[in-house]
Amino acid sequence: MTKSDSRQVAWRLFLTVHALAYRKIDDGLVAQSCVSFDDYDVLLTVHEADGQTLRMSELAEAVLLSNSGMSRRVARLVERQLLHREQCPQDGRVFKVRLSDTGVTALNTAWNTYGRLIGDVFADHLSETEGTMLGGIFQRILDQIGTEKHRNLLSAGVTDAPQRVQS
Amino acid sequence: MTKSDSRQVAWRLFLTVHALAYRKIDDGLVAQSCVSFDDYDVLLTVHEADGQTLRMSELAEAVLLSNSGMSRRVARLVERQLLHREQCPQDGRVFKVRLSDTGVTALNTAWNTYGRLIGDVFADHLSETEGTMLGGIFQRILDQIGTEKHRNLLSAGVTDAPQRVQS
DNA sequence: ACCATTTATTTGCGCTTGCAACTATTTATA
DNA sequence: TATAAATAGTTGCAAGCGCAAATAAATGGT
Repeated sequence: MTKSDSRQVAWRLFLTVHALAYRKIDDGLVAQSCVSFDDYDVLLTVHEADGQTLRMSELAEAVLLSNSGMSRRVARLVERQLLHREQCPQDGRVFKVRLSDTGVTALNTAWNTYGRLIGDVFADHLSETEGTMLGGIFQRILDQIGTEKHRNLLSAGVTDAPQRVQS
Repeated sequence: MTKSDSRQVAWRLFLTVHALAYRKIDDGLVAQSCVSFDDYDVLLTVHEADGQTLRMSELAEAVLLSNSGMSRRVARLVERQLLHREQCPQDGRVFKVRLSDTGVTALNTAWNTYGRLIGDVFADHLSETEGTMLGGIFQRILDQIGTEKHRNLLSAGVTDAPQRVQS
């Protein structure tokens, strides 16, 4: 494999597309839904979870954030009344997180915006066939470089909702 | 387009692959070359530029960082003796940045590491044909969502070197 | 029952970032 | 040529992050 083959070019473009798409989506969400991309990710992940609840560490792992980072992120969202954090009765060490009613409303609003933005920056520029192909390739890569958890979280989470972020 | 079509799935996988690949490359570079992914990006961009020199604002734009962020990043690299920052004689407002000899050495080391890492997390999992196809798709997206500058910077920059980052 | 160990989460600290304000230098205008 | 406006870059500030240490709660061995 030479250093300048098509795969290297694809890699560079991959990075650039990600950087630009991320910015546009984040800006769009903040402007139209008052929720950042990262916060949206948290809200959606919690809401998609079994029983619409997750413990802190599960949430951190799912969105690929450190535990301490998630601790503070959740604190901010609780502050903004979008999330509840309740201590687990069976095990006083664990805290479970759940969307508040306001949080559900905010998520729905952001959900719409997000769906539109994904189309704008990504999905609308692909055919169905290309989408399938891309998905196959990315899944293959993920099988190689991801942990068991990432793979499971992803395949479990495919729903009708716009999808989870991960930084 | 339904919300759960293949393009949405591809988008989610795109984000996850990026997040994991970014981490692995950054970790690998720091461990094996003492240069972060972001610093590598700066060094390579400067070195690839016309005359191996760029002004601060050009550099900031090329790697998609704010001017203030770049100001401090360059300050750190100058501190580490990897970069020189010299005031332009024709226009006292502009500062031009160039790699030091140490910087060139560091870049070469990191360049090798980076090439290996790209293979590990991305390129080796693609066929040549798939690489070409991915590149085509990403380029098409970039033509829609990128500015003129991003498009030019990219197409100009395809060389034998491992490629530029962009957050 | 008691104390050491392990586990879940939060805090202290230092680092990096972006925005807005600031400084320095050049260009345009009268 | 004096002065206003524009431009390039750097700082003050507040925010978010990760690591490592601290806290709090559960578990295991005796």
